[in-house]
Amino acid sequence: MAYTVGQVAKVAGVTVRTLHHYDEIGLLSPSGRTSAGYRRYDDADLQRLQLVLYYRELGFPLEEITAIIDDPAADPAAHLRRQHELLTVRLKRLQEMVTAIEFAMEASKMNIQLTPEERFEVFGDADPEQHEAEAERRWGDTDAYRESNRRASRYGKDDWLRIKAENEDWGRRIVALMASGAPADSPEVMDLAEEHRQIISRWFYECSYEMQTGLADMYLADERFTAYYENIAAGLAAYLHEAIHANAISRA
Amino acid sequence: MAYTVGQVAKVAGVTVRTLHHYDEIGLLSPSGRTSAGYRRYDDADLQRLQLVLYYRELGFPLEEITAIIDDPAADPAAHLRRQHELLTVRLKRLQEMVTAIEFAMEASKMNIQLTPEERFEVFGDADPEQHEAEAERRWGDTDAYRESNRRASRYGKDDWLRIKAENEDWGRRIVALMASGAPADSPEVMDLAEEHRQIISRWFYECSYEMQTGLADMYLADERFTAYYENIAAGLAAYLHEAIHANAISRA
DNA sequence: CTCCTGCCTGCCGTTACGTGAGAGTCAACT
DNA sequence: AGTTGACTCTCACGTAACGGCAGGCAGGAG
Repeated sequence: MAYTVGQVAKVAGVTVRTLHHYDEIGLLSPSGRTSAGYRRYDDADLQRLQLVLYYRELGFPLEEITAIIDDPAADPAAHLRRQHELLTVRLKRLQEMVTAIEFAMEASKMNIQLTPEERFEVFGDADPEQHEAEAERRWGDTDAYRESNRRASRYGKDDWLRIKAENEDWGRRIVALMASGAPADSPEVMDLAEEHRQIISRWFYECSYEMQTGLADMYLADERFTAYYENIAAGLAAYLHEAIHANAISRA
Repeated sequence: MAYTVGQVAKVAGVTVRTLHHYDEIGLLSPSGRTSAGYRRYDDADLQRLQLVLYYRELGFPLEEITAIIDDPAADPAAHLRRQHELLTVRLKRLQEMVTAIEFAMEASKMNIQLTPEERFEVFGDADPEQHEAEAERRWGDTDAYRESNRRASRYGKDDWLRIKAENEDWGRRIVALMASGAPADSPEVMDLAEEHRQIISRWFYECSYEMQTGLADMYLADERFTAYYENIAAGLAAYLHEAIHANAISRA
C-alpha cells in the first residue's frame, strides 16, 4: 500500500509542508518516489510518522526524535514504556496546575493575598534557597502590594456587594447551627454545605462535589484558609470540612 | 517594591532575554526605568508576568496573550475560570493519550495489529467520512502490512519465548480453574488475576490496580481483545474481567 | 581606583514550520 | 486530443519565540 503526501497528511492530521520538512531533515523520508518525482509513503513510513508525532506531542525537538527512533539498540516495548512515563509526568504537572488554579480561584474569592512566590510556585522553580529570610527581605508584605493585589482581584461593585451579602447570610446560618449543637452531618448542616457549593458555582466556577471536598481539605491544610473560617467562629473550619464531606458522600 | 530584570527572571524562572523580548513586543514593559536606563519591575508587573506565563504554558501565542490580558472588558475571575476550563480540556486530552498508550502497550503485548486509523486516532483527527468503505479501500488488510507490523512489535527472541511460556502457563491454570467451576471471586482465581498484573508489570510496564481494571474493561469492550481471550477458552474474557475487578477491590 | 557582576542595546542564529511562486503531473470530462 | 482542476514538485523567503554573543556603561566591594 502506497500513499501520496496529501493522503498521508490528511490521515495523520499534519500539513504537506510538514512532511516535506521531515523529508528535508531526514526525519521521515518516503520509502520511494514515482517516476515523476512524487513521494510515495508505505505502511512502515506511516508507523514511523506515528512515532514521530507522538514524541513531538511530548515536546521533543525533531533532532532528538530522529535519534530516539533511529536508535537500533531500543526495542518497541521500551518506546512505549518511555512514552507512558513521560505522559504520566506531564499529566501530574497538569493536575498540579489545575489544583493551583482552583487554589487561586478560592483565594481570590476570599480575598486572600498570594505572595509572589506562590504565584510562581506552580511553575516548579521555587528556589528553596530564597524561600526564607531572603524572600522576606525581597518581597515583604508591603501595603502597596496588598493594595494592588486587592484591586486586581475585585469584582464589579454591585456584584461584589451581593456576593458579600449572600456569603454573610450563609455564614450566619451555619454559625447558628453550629452553636445550636447540630452535628455536622445532620441534614440542615449538609444543606448548608450544598449551598456553599452552589454559591461557588453561581458566582465563581462550576464546583463539583469532588472539587468541593478538595476545597474542604484545603480549608484545614492551609492555615490562611483555616484562619479565614476560624475568624468567623472557632471550630468552623473543621465543622464545615465535615459537613462538606458528609454531604458529598450522601449525594453520591 | 521594585525589582531588576535579573531578580524577576530568577523568581519567575525565565531568562533575562525573555523579559527583554517581552518588553520589545510590548507584552510586558516594566513600569519604569532608573536614571541609568535599567528596567524596574513592580508588583503589578509581576502579576502580569504570572498571567503571561500561565497562558504561555497553555500554548497561547504571545500576541494572543497580549490581547487576552489587555482586554479591558474582562474581569480577573473570568481569567481564572477560563484558565480552569483550558486546563481541564488539556488534562482530558492527556488522559486520553495515556489510555491510548496503555491500549497500544496491551495490543503490542498480545500481538494484535492496529489499523493506521487507530494509530492516529489519538491525535483527534479521525475523519468519520473515511471511516468506512473508503478506509477499507485505502488501508485494507494487506499481508505486507500485517507482516511489517508484527515484526515491528516483537521482542528479542529469548525474552519472547520466556514471556510466551510464562503466559501460556498462566493461561492453562486459569482455564483449569474456570473449568473446575471455581467462582471468579474465589481466592485462587483472584491470585491468578494478581499474577496477570505482575506478569504485565515485570515484562511490559508498571501496572497499577487501576490500570489493570481499565484493561479488564477493555477486554470486554474491544472485540479484538475479547476474541483473544475467547480464543483461549469460551467465557474467559468475562471470567478474567470479574476476577480482576474482585482482586482489585479486595486489595484496596 | 580597580574589579567583578549586572545591565544595556543591537544583531545574527535557530527551530519548525507557513506561505507563496513558478512549473510539471494526473485523472477526468468533454 | 484537449482542457480543466486538483495535486505535486522545488526553491526560497517569512515568522515566532527566544538563545547567545559583542561592545559598552553602572555600581557596590575591597
